[in-house]
Amino acid sequence: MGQVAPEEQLRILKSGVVDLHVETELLALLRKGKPLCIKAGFDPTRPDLHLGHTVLMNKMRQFQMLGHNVVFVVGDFTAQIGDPSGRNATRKVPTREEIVEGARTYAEQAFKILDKDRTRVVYNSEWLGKMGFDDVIRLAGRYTLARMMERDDFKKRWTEHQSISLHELLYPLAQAQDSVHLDADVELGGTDQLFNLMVGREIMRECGQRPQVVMTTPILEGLSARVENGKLIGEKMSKSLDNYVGVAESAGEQYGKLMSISDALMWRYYELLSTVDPADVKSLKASCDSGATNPKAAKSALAKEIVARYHDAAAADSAFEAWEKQFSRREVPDDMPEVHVAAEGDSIWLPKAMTAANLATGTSDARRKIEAGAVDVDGERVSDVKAVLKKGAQYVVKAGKRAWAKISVT
RNA sequence: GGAGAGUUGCCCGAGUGGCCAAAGGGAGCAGACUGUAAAUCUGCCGGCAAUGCCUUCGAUGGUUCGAAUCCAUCACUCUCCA
Repeated sequence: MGQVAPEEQLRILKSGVVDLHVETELLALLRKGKPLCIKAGFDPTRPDLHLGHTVLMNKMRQFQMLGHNVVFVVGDFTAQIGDPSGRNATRKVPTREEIVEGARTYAEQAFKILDKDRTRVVYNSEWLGKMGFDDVIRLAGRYTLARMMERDDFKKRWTEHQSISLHELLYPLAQAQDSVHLDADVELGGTDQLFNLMVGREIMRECGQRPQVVMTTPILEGLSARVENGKLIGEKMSKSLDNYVGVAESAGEQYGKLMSISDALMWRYYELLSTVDPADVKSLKASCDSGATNPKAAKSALAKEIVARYHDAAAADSAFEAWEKQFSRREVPDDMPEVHVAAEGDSIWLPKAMTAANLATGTSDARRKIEAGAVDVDGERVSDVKAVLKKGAQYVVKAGKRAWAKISVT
């Protein structure tokens, strides 16, 4: 610790940050020359970590590389409340099992990025679970309804006559209590957490502590985000919207998903996920805009970089090769699921075989795909919905651009 | 405690007795195009060995030849007044 000057640390830590309250306080803390306590909470109901989470993780990692310590707060207690952030409706409460399982897989995946030696994992039920009703009332007394209603999502729900449960008002206070308990120097979160983080400052001050510094990182748009009129339009990356790339996914999945993003989104991902110097990204973009570089090459480079980070360089290369073969050259992929289906009599109806091989959700879906001209059997387009596969033979069936299966009829 | 509004397919949302497997939009799937994309155009978008059959419009019963539509009860949501 101490090799990097406070001013230089500040410059590094500020990069890519949306909100920073208050910069002078952060600089003062860095000048003390001691490892800071960096707090970040997470919701243990998400079973899988995806690239959207890594934007924040990367910032945590940056702090660690500068010699600071991260406290990773598992919100096992607060999950019972459900963070109202970004919601327009009251959340469902996850079960105890979901929380425990979520916490386990989350921590496991988080260490693909974080430095284990500089991370302390804590569960907020440790202290929140011990508070009595009198403690809760005292805590609630430190904040007002008017201030709570400053929050956008509450305000919106209020004006739209949607329900706001009283316990949701307690969420920011519970999160603030975490900061008080840990005496955090800095708390990190996504921009949607700004309100909660700022409440933490208020409550810490009320409790006679030095208010934490608050920093927020951008929310990553999901894979299907598009650009309209120069603005990026799209929902945030999330598992429930199925527009995510999971850090635990296979190299091939990650590469393929990243290659399917729009060009505009690619630059956003370069900005938030890549370690490529911003200046180099800028010239790469200029090169693409002028036509000197094919945007596909730039996208591939980004996808490879990310795959290599969560797997390794060799995996990234083979993902690239497999992808080029299947999609760019439209050749039959090297590996595809092999499925055995039982014949009914001396053959099986193609839609049934497709359903069994996961190429269709049901025979209705399979029929539709056949009628749409999306189905090939051994390279021959099938247009008859009554087509059958013969017993004892093996077929390579393709349904759409990306779904293949080797089907053996037995 | 009182008065009122509402609950429709993955989501939003039209539909107030037959023409409704239910308009429109979004999402999704597929085809063309392409750099794999995006944009655009086209088709599909409850299930089923299927020009038909079955199940769907909060739940359950009822009226009717016929109900998402009418009636009753129940559940949930919201508003206003106390």
